[in-house]
Amino acid sequence: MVSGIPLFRGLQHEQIELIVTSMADQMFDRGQTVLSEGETATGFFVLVSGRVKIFKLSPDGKEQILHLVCAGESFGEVPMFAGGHFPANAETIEKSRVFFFPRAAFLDLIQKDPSLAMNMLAELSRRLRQLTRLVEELSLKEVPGRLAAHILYLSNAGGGADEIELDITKGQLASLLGTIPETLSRILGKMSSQGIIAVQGRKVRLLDRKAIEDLSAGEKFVI
Amino acid sequence: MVSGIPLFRGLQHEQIELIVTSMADQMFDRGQTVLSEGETATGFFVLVSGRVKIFKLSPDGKEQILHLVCAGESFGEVPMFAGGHFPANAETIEKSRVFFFPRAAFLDLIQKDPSLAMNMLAELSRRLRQLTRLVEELSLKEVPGRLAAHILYLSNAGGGADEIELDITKGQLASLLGTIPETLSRILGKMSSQGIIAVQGRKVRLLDRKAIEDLSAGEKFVI
DNA sequence: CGGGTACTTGACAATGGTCAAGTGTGGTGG
DNA sequence: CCACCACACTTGACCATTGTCAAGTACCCG
Repeated sequence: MVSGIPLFRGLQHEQIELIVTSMADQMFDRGQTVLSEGETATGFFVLVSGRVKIFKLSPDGKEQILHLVCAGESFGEVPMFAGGHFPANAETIEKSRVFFFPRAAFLDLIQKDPSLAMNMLAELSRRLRQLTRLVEELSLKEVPGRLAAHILYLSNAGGGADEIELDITKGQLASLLGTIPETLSRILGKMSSQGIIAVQGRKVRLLDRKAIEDLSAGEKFVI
Repeated sequence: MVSGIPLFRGLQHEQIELIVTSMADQMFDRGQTVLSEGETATGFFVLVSGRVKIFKLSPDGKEQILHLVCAGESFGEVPMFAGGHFPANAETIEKSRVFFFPRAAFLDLIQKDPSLAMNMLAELSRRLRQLTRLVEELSLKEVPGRLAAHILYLSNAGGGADEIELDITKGQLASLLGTIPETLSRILGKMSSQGIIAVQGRKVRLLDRKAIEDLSAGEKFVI
């Protein structure tokens, strides 16, 4: 199971053995907190099954999702290498199984095995790239553009299919796009009434891919 | 000179020698492009002296600064470990000297020297933490809050001094805060007229630190 | 001294957030 | 099996924040 985790690809069997002895196996119900911003980190996590959201909270309770963790991905590694405390919160949005790896044993291992270090560098780099895109969207695009980009992303992830399924609630999608459910609802409504998409529950059908691409590229959205 | 770069701290002399033979030394005037988004990366950079901005551009030319690189810092490492192309642009904002390290030689070295890998992991982690904060500010704070946070950051960086010096133009500060010069100018004006700060050119005097902290924490800004 | 850039200020428009009041809808317990 | 409750979502009216456009001022550098 551990050897199937992408982060540990290429490791020797004996080192997998070693890592297994130190780790902990945890179960979470939906909506439970895995880690909180500011906490001192004693290790990092790998999501085995389920779904976890990484997010920031404003003082008055607004939430910005930074990342949705999928099975096989790690999270909470940043304080292992810098700072010591978690920069954001993590909470399950489904019943989830999580492996916890204590800091010391892992740091020990990473210094011995270059492939583990390279895997971790690749993972952090992907994360940087993705956060860079999030900043770009928040700062340089309006909500319709962000939504269009997300729809295209889901479509591409599904092999370019014209019908996609939002895998989260619309409230969470709003939080991921840096807006609120009301605004998202309105924009989905407008896009529907213009014949760009058709929405039914969590299913979205792409009716005019060109128009969606234009929106994603910053084209103005006229009512 | 190379051994003074934080990223290379802890390396053996012979490995420093090795790295020096492969690197290139480049000079840039103010306002020159060091790398462009989407370009295929053949290596990464370390800023020796001067100043570099890392930024994203919207299709219609609006700019969002992601990071201001200081002397000694590296940039452009992400595609070394994931993706292959640069996720953003880099341009000098002062006359600058830059060392370029080709990909192959560096990857070779990093796999042999755990301390180099750890330094790089620490650097990427710091970057992630900082980008996370940028997302938080863009999404969860209004412009006065972001400005207040930046002023406090500069003050803390200067040992808690009550008089700080903006080390960039106000136009660039606007781009760093995810807004435009007009808006920044107005907000600086309001904060001045309320006696929270005093602005003179690039000098800002903190007159009411408590009020600035409140703003930074999300307190509403009443005119 | 001149020219370009940085910055400021004003009037205006629009994006998107707030508040409030619905309308489903799925799951649980009676 | 149905009723009800909680929660997700939608819709409307309103308004705050901030961006746009335009014009004018200050300032630095040659």
